[in-house]
Amino acid sequence: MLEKSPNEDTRTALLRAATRLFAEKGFYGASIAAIARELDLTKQALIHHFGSKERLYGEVLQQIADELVAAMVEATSDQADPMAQLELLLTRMYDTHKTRPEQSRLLMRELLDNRPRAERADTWYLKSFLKGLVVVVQRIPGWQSASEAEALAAVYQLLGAISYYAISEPTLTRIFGKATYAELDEAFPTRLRLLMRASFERPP
Amino acid sequence: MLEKSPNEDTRTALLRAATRLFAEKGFYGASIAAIARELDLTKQALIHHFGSKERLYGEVLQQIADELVAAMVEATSDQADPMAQLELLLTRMYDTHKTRPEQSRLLMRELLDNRPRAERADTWYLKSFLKGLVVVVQRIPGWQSASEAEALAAVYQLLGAISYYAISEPTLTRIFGKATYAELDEAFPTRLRLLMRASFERPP
DNA sequence: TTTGTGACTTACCGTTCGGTAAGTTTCAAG
DNA sequence: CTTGAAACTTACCGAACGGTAAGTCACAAA
Repeated sequence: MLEKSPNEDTRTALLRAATRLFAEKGFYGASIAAIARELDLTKQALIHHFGSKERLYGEVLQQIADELVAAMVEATSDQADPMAQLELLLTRMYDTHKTRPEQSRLLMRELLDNRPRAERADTWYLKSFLKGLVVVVQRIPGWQSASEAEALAAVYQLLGAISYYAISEPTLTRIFGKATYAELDEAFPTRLRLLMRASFERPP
Repeated sequence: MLEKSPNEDTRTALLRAATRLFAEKGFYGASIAAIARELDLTKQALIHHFGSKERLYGEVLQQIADELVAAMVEATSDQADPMAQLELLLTRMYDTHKTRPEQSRLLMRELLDNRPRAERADTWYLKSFLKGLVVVVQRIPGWQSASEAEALAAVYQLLGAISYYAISEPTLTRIFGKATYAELDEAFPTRLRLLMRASFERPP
């Protein structure tokens, strides 16, 4: 049970609970009643705020997508060199998954589910983020003439390495034990940086 | 609706349908009635063959896990050089996702869901595959003294790059269009090979 | 010809699902 | 003091869920 902090209105708290539960159990696995119960409310309270489960889910995804874009904007303004921008962004994404693992999980679920769900709601939450990523790559020396597809291929592999690892913590700790996972967690960023450099120092 | 081919008994056909539907919609999203309906059967027929939904899901996962292990055994016997073994295995995994995309999707879902589901069924389908992968890495020149965690970190990033891309086709085609996706699909394996070499030519 | 057995079916069961309808309570503005 | 809206509640609804019980039917063995 979550406490409803005084400075945060119910709607925001519901959104936060929904993010956590959707990330953990998926759209079908998390019921609106269970989400509302986190705040000791009934599901009708949730309906009152969001209209429907589908709209609630949409807001959750939109929020995550916005955060991704914001992170990208921030990284590009914190650094001048495009290569450093990309490295900073990917490193931060890796860091984020430790503080907010729901983000990665939710995005992964959206990747898995958006085919069947798309028949109803056809919004592409990831679009601006991915398009932006491609632009950043195309500013890296040697990549100016790279096509959208070539740039995407390179960056998507790194994105995949990060995201996949981000959702694997429960499985990996169970299989390899806490100690090995801790060591893995330490080795990962170094290896990741190696991969980034190897990838972008060699244009297509 | 699927046709029940004459040489294939109902059980196998159900398993195949279940694999497809679980991959597409997840455990909660796919109902046993919907799976049975694919073969024009009732859900009770499915229960008759598998006992429960949970057991059916278990069999589906086990089958996929077995295929993964088989692919690894095959790759290690087709090649003598450990580096070539790994490259072959990862390349084949990339190829597999095109012919059987359900495999990647199902594994990703298991990665996402096994925390909540694990309270009930604690079988680690991926265990022997991942353990095997680590052993292969540790046979590569320069990696003999690498710890389990170091080897895992390196190979897991590549696994992530492949798996993440494998489940992204619907999203990527919708965002970037069919033409760009086709070009991306062409560029991907080359980039992947570059990443493999960069990763394993530099031990920790 | 009887007896079993595997492969199903129809008929249910209790539970949960998302959502609607119609309140009740709180509280601030007029 | 009244009005009205926001923020909820209880009481439902029909549909779908996983699963049980009790058959029906085909067919092979005894």
